[in-house]
Amino acid sequence: MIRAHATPEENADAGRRVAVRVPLPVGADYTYGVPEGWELPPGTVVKVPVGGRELWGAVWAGAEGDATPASKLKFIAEVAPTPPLSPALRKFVDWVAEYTLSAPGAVLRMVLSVPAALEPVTGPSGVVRADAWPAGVRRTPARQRLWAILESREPMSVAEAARLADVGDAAVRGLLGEGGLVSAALPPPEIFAAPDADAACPVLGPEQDAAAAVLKRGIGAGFAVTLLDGVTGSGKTEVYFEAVAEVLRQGGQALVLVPEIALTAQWLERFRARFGVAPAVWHSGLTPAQRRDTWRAVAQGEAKVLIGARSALFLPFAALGLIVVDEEHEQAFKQEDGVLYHGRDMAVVRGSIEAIPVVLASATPSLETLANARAGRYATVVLPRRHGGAEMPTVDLVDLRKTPPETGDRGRNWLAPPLVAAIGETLEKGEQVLLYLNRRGYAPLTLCRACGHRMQCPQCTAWLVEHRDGGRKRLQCHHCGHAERMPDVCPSCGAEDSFVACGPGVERIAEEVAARFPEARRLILASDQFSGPGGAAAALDSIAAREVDVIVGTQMVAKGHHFPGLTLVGVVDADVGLAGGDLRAAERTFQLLHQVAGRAGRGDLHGRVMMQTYDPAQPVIAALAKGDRDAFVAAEQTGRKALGLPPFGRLAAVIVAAKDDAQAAAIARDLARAFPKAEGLRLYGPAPAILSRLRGWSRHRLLVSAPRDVRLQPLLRSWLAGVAIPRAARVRIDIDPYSFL
DNA sequence: AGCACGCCGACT
DNA sequence: GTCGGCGTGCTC
Repeated sequence: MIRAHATPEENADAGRRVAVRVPLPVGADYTYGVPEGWELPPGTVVKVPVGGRELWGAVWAGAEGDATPASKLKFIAEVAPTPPLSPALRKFVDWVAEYTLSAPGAVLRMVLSVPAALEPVTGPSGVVRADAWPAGVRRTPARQRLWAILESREPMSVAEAARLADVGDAAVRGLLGEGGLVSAALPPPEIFAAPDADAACPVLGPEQDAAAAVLKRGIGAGFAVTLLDGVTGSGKTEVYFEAVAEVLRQGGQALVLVPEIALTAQWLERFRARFGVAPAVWHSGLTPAQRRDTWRAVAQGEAKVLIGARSALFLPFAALGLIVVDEEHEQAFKQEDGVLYHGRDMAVVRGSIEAIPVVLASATPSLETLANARAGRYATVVLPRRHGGAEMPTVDLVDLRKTPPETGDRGRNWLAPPLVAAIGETLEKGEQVLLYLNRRGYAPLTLCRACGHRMQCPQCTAWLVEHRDGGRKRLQCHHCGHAERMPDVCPSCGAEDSFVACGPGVERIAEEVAARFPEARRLILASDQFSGPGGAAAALDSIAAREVDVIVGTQMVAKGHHFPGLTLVGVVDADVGLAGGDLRAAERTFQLLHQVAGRAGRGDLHGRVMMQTYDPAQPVIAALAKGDRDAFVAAEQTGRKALGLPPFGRLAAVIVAAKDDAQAAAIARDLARAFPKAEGLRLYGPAPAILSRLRGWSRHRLLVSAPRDVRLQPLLRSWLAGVAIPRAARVRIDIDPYSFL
């Protein structure tokens, strides 16, 4: 560690200055003085005084000819013991800031997200024996044993020494305080052991082998994007593991991005089986110490393979050689707060800047990726279904207009007779059933039978969702977390016992299953049913162990898990999600239902899928029934092309938010009035956002569309610069928006 | 992002 | 009479 002891006055004459990017949402880099004799090449991570505190930033450039007055100039305080950020990483930060219209400092903040990792390294501390027993220190039996245990002079942790000597921690600390023991650094634990590229010989079929060879050839050969297109069970993971192995042989690091880290126990197990050790992981659930150690290990090049959520893309890899984006079509890669970026797209950008290959893997690639592949920008490797693997299940449609659910004694039901019959047959054979409905809770809407009042969130434009916890009824807002007890009387008209639950959620479906099949063991699989990832894992284990007969689940069940006993998947409402103005609604529904359908019959047993729908002719539903992904994609692409929508055009959303609805609306109108006229540029809106009130903020949105070859960012910058935005309002720009909320 | 400075309600 | 709410302004 270097400290600047010189005062600014003492340093002023030296005159050397550098531009430092500070981790703040400010528009420009700040200039700092360089203390006498310090070498600070670009990328050096430095601690600088900013507004009365000290922050870690990075030297971005020299600052010759900078005009900051000497009175304002402050000096760099400290240099972090970490390698300088590479030119590629700095270029990536600049690129992301420019593309997402974010402050450069806000992007750097994602790189330097673990300030503790930048502090001087202090290994875990233990104790060793002093050179000699200090004079005047009492020799107790406990101390004698400790002295003997530490004979070897190897540092040992306090807990371990106490255990081996059969004394208490206090005895160790006591002797330490009196000089009989001294503190010593312990060797760091080897948690980032290098994976062995040749630990286990993979068993690949000929197609998988050929695909792996293609990916392996790309390692070390510069930037290229490859779409690894293969259905569940085709061996995608094993194929890209071979590319990871090749990176390891060449001494590089590999990054695997996944949309959701919580449920990847099976992935980690496969990795360990292939490479002998567990990979480093990166996600929001790490403890501060794990984050710090992982950040350092990535920066030092010790962590060779890291699997992580999208934020892992901003880690300072020492020698990145490959990025894999698994389940590349997943919406979870889109960051929805702070810097708005798409993890898959930024992975491609980082790969390009780092000059390394990028692999996008999916069973249902996004239209964006398919368009890039078709245009020749991405290479494609298609994996056929593995020989001996289960066949894709047959998909039957249940027409709810022809065979509606019968009304039972409990009131309305949601499972139609053909599905009920199939559930019965499946249970009779001792096999498992999955009922899929992407709606948490008991009922999505509660209204008063007497006056028609609908229970709404006081903070948001959203209905409150009824949840039942045993006999207790609660109302919850799924957007802001507001929760209340179900009131006894209607808050509008005061009527008693007048509430009606409208529509089903997974809890209500589970209730219907309980009524129809009282013997069946049921499990609800939804994000709000578990306290942590451990709870979810236990639930998945109990399914695999056949301790459950009927699973009622939300999209949580779509993720890759093998349930060999599962032979019937019932989609309760295949139409849900197709409504609304979201341009990706059909695509997302297709991907989700395709994945859910793929859950059936993955063992030796043949699976079957039944989808309940009011509109069997709807293109998404029809394509699913025929198992024809290509037809669906072709139809969807034709539609998007005609409208100039992504991937054939560009979109940017502008969201104006203010506590005062009239103010937000007025600013949105001002923006619309100032919108520049340019070839191919179109503005939609302003309109109140779908959830126009969220957490007490009122939101209005505008949507800009442009041809694919137009760079939107400069246009958006000058447009917004021309409109005054009061402090009380916030304007956010979302490039390539996914959410239309 | 933080943190300070600056004007209007419920407490010791 | 104060403690404290968060609006707005600044950070080399």
